[in-house]
Formats: sequence, C-alpha cells, structure tokens
Amino acid sequence: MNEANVRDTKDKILDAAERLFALHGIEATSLRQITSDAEVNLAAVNYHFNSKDELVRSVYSRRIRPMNESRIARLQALETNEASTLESILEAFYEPTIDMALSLQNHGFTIGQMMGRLYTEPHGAMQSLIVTEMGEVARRFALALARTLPHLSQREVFWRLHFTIGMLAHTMAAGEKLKHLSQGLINPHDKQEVLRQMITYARAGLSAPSLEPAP
Amino acid sequence: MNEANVRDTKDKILDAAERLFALHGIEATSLRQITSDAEVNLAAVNYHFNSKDELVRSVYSRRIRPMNESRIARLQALETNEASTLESILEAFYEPTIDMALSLQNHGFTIGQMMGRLYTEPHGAMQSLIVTEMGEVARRFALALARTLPHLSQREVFWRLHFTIGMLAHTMAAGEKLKHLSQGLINPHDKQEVLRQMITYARAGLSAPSLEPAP
DNA sequence: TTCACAATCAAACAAACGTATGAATGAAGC
DNA sequence: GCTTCATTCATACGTTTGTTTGATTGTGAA
Repeated sequence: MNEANVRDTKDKILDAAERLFALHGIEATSLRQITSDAEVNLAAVNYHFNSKDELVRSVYSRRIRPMNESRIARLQALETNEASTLESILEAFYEPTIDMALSLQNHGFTIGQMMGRLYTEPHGAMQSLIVTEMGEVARRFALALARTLPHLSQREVFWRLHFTIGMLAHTMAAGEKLKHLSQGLINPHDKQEVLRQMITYARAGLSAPSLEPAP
Repeated sequence: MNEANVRDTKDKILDAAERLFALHGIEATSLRQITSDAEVNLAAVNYHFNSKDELVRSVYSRRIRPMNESRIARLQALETNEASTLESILEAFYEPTIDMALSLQNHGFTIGQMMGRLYTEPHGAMQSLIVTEMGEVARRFALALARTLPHLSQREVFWRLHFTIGMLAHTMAAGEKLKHLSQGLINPHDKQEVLRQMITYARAGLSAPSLEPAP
C-alpha cells in the first residue's frame, strides 16, 4: 500500500487517540475505542506504534514538538534583535500553546485539556516527555528571564518561571471550569483575551521585587 | 465487630487508595492493589464504599473538606476583624493546602500530587467534587478579592483568581519537577519558602493595573 | 504476468478488571 | 449458652484489557 494511505491510517489513529485522551484520559481510553473511532483495525495500533505506550508518546510529541520549535524560534528572534522585553518573552512562551489549542478547534478546546495534563498525568511516558521535550525550553526561558530580571536570584527565577508555566497549564486544563465559575462571563476560547490576561498577571508576578538581600 | 475496627479498615483502605492514586492515578490503580497494600480483603471496598467511584469521592473529600473549612474560617476571621489585606487573603487560601500536603509527609509530597490533579483528572467523580466542594470557596474568595481590588472588573477578578489557583495546583502537582529543573537548588517541601514565593508572585499579579477603561 | 512485501484483517490469547455471592467469624445483648 | 448481626473471607462471575497470530489483501517493481 502506498505512503499516503499509511499516513492516513497513522494520522487517523493519532487524531482519535488525541481526542479520546483529552476527553477521558490515557488510562481510561482503550485501544478498541481508539481504533473504532478511527475506523481502522485493532491490530493497526501495534503494527504502526508497537505499543500503547509508544502511541501515547507519539500523540503528545506530535503537538509538543512544533509548539516548542516555535517558542525557541521566537525567543531567538527576540535575542538577535535585542528586543527581549518581559512582555515579548511571555508572548513567545504563551502564544504557541494557545495557538495550538485553538487552531485545532474542530474539537473545541480539547487538545488544550490533554496538553494541560502534561505535568499531572501519572503515566510513565509523561515523565520522559517532560524531560526530553520541555527541558531545553524551560532552561532557555529561565536564562532569558534572568537577563531581563537581573534583580532576582537564580532561585527566584526558577520559582517564578514555575508559576508562569502553572498558569498556562491550569488555563489549558481547567479553562472550561473558569467559564462555569464566572457564569459565562468569561470566554476561555478568545485568544486575545486569554493572552492579554495571562501576560498581565505573569508580567506583574515576575517583576515583583526580590525578597532576598542584594549581594 | 466494634466501631474502632471498622474505622481501622475503612481508614486503611482510604490511606492505601490515597497513596496509590497519588502515585499512579485513579484509573491505573486497581482495587486489588489497594486492598493488598491496605492488608484487607478485596471485598471490603465494595462492602464499605459500595463502588470504586464512591471510594474515589471519599478519598478526595476526606482531605478537601477540612482544608476548605479552614480556608473559610480564616477568611471569615479576616473579614470580621476588618483585617483583609491582599496578602492575608492569599495566605488564607494557600496555607491550608500546603499544610495538608506537608503535614502528612510520612509519604512525602504525595498527597499534594493527588490534590494537584483535582482539576485535571478526567475521572467523572472529579467534576462533581469540584462543583460541590470547591464552588463556594471559589465564590467567597472571588468576593474577598473584588473588595480588596476595587480597580478590577468582575471579569478580571475571575481571571486572576483562576491564575492564583493554577499556581497552587501546579505547585502541588509538579513541585518535584521544579526541584529537578533547578538541579536541586529549590526545595519544594520548605513550607515557608513555598508560601513566600507564591504569595509574592500572586500578590503582584493580582495587583496589576486594570486593562479596562474606568467606568 | 509474476513476484515481493507492506498493510489490513478476523480471531484468539492470557491476564487483569470491578463486582457479587454465600459461608465463616466473632463480639454484644439477652 | 444462645442468638443476632456487622464484618471478613475465599472464590467465582462476566467483561474488558493490551498484545499476538497467521491468513488475506492490494499495490508497485521486475
């Protein structure tokens, strides 16, 4: 069978798995649900991905990789143009994720929910994904923040980057709950609104005075 | 059999379930693992809790309830003494969770990880737990914040409360990863340190100027 | 037309799952 | 001493799980 059809099958599996992982979680999703949704044979998963574990890894890295490439490209562009303001760094960090979550909005905010679970899923595959796919990005943004916020100690930079990531993860995972809590006042799918609110909060949080005595 | 032994069995199940849910997640934890760890008979779960679903609910609400009672008591104390500063409100919100996660540190930060997954677990029981156990707390803190930050619109208060919660959830869920990222520089089990860093960031984020034109 | 081989398929595998059953146990009340 | 009843126990039930197998299909190269 030709290459195009293989891609079709693999992609159909990835799409269905992504959707179901987002809705019900990894463990609660069976290969039979996935292959039934994707309209492919059950054995196709093990044929193309070897195991459920590797399917999980593929589902996540298919989205994480281009997202992080965009982050790094944007950060690099800022640095070569010497235009790294705190706001622009935050935009470079936040926007690729929000774009990704909203651009594939044929299934709504679904992928965001899956993405937001990246740090909390106890599934073994996640631990290695965080290290291999997110490690470099985190370190590079930590450096960029440290340069822009020279009044902070290294420890404070790490803490505040951690909170900055947490805001994004929680918004991806629980954005719908915010809509409910605010009784519909907030639309978590409005990209510009989400970005504006996040950057405002994070910029202020990151810029807060240092708690440590100057050296 | 007497009351004390029943409590023993129920608590042994709850303790084991809590530990395993934190380590591997709800779906990946079987009743056989739980009862084997708790050293009780397999049928004891369905005898005492009717189903795995109700066990899940019991495991979570056993920790959430006293935590939220403490939050509301502290907020009420601030309001009757007219002593609600932004910092004291944040302390009233954050400290009960951190206390809970660290006081039961016979298994380290484990319960925190389970708690941090409250908003991301796709398990059906979570949705109702968030509404019933967290709804009132969120609304009361939203009101308190709105009073202390009169320059913000209602929408902005909800957004910023959402971020403030996200910081906590992510710290509970991924605190260990922060230790790893910072190469051991940060100790996420140091209560005073965690609290100080969180309140500093959140206070600044919440106090940021409004983005909306004054009415 | 024949061959080779990647891809798909139905079917089966052992293992593990949540739940239910009915008998055994043992302390409390009469 | 006998009965009562909540609890514990070993065992079994019917499903569902991820994975494997061997046959079947269909396309592109020789």
